[in-house]
This record gives sequence, C-alpha cells and structure tokens, in this order.
Amino acid sequence: MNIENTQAQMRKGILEFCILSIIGNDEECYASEILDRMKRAKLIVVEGTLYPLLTRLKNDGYLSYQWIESKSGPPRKYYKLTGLGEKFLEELRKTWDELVRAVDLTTLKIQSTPSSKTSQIESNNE
Amino acid sequence: MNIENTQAQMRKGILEFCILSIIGNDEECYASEILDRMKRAKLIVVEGTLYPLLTRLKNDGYLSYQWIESKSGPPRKYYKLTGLGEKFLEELRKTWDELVRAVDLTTLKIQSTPSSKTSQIESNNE
DNA sequence: TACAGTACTTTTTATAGCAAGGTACTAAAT
DNA sequence: ATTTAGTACCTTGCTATAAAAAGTACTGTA
Repeated sequence: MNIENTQAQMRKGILEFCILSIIGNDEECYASEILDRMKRAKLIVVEGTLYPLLTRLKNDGYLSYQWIESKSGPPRKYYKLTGLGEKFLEELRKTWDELVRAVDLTTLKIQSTPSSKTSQIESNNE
Repeated sequence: MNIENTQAQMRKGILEFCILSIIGNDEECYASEILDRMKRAKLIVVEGTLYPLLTRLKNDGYLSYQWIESKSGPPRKYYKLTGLGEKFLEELRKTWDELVRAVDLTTLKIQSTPSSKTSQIESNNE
C-alpha cells in the first residue's frame, strides 16, 4: 500500500494553481518564499519542481519578474502576476471548485443510480 | 491561456481516488458503469485511461473482480474493493481532505498558520 | 454471414514532477 | 587572501501517468 505515491499524484495537478495563488496573495515574491509557504501548507515541493514551473509560467505570460538585490546573499527574482496571469488564476479557481464538487459527487454514498441494472448471473472464474 | 491542460492535470491525481470511491459505493461495478458515473460528475475519462488503471489497482491488491455474463453483449468484469482496497480508500479520503485544506491555506488571503505553533511573532528575518 | 453494439485490451506518445548535481553571489571565519 | 557556509537560481535525466488510437472478442439481429 504505497499511499505516498498517490498523495504525490494528487498534489501534482494543483501545484500550478497553488503557486499562482501564493504569488497573487503576496503581490510579489521569490522562489524560496514560495517553497516556504508551500511547506507550511503541507504541500511538499522541491526546487527542481518549482524553478522550471516558474520559468514556464513566465514564458506563458502569466508571470513577470524583476531582480531585486538582497542584503544577505545573491539577488532574488521577484515574481508577480501579469494581467493575463490574474485571469488565468481566476479560471483555475473555478476549475478547482468544480473539481471539489466532482469529487464530492463520486465520493458521496447517495448517488442517483440509473435503474438499468442487469440481472446478475453468477458466473465466477479466476 | 490553455486552461484545458491545467484542468486535465488537476483531474489526473484524483482519478484513482474517484474510481475507488465509485466502486466502493456501488459495491460492485464494471468499467463502462464507472465511465458513465465519471462523466456525470464532469470528470472526463476515456477507456485508455480507465482500463489500465483498473488493472493496476487489481494487481496492487486493492480490487478483485469476477466475470458476469450480460444479456446484451460480452461478459463484464465486475470489480469490487478488497479489504486492503477499503483501507487504501480510507487513506485516500484523508489525503484528499488534507489536500483541500492545503489548497485553502495557499488560496486564502489570510495565511493563518497552524494554531499549534503558539507564539506567532512575525519574525521572518532573512 | 455480415453487421452493429458492447466490453475489454494494448501500444505509443506527451507531459509533469522529482532527484541530484551544478553555478554564482555574499558574508564571516581562518 | 582564501576558505567555508549559507542562500538563491538553474539544468539534466528518470519515472510514472494519462490520453490517443487502433485492435480483439463476444452477442444478437437482419
């Protein structure tokens, strides 16, 4: 029973959404901040996942960035949402809400069934 | 702005969970029924996705099946949860609930950190 | 015997996240 | 002046998974 893998699979699809949300909330932030927030929300993400994703979102026009120097280390890339990014995030919110509803539908016991159940002839093998 | 792809990504991770839920609710059902239920819940799935997934879940010991003849076509493989499958499904439920909470955390403007940490003095020094 | 409908199967392809290793800059210690 | 530690960003190769598409097989009907 490897629950870890399935957990990871569930997490995968929503990373983009969460990352855009975090950037949207913070107005402007850099990768390590995002990693930190994700960890606090119990969404494990590693650098090798985040950096390519940020680059892709920037290339797709959802994010822009500027370099800002730090007092205590190398300069940081501060990302923020573009106009397109805001619209995209809005769509993702809808998608997420729909997904939660869909899962509820399949998860709930009470599910209006089609009446056409065939007569079950017990024919076992295997 | 290709929202479709991101929607698909979000869907991916929860398919296993939804399919196990459906089988758990119905006690016993076959692939086409599952496809039907998924579609009704607005979770698009195609045969090429479902059949290999069912086979994998069976090989992992979460599902068992029996052939049952149909009056109107070829015999059907009726799947049901094994004992291990029930436990696994229970774990997935927890995982899903945690995920929903995690997404809420990253999505909400107010990023309240878990209350278990008492003194929440804003001391994010860098 | 041919055809339509249902059900299950397999192969190939594309994508995304992850692990691991690498580069570069700053500040403090030696 | 050089080394070390810490921070931040980047890249390559691997693996798992869903989707597309084509295929097999069984049943009843025309």
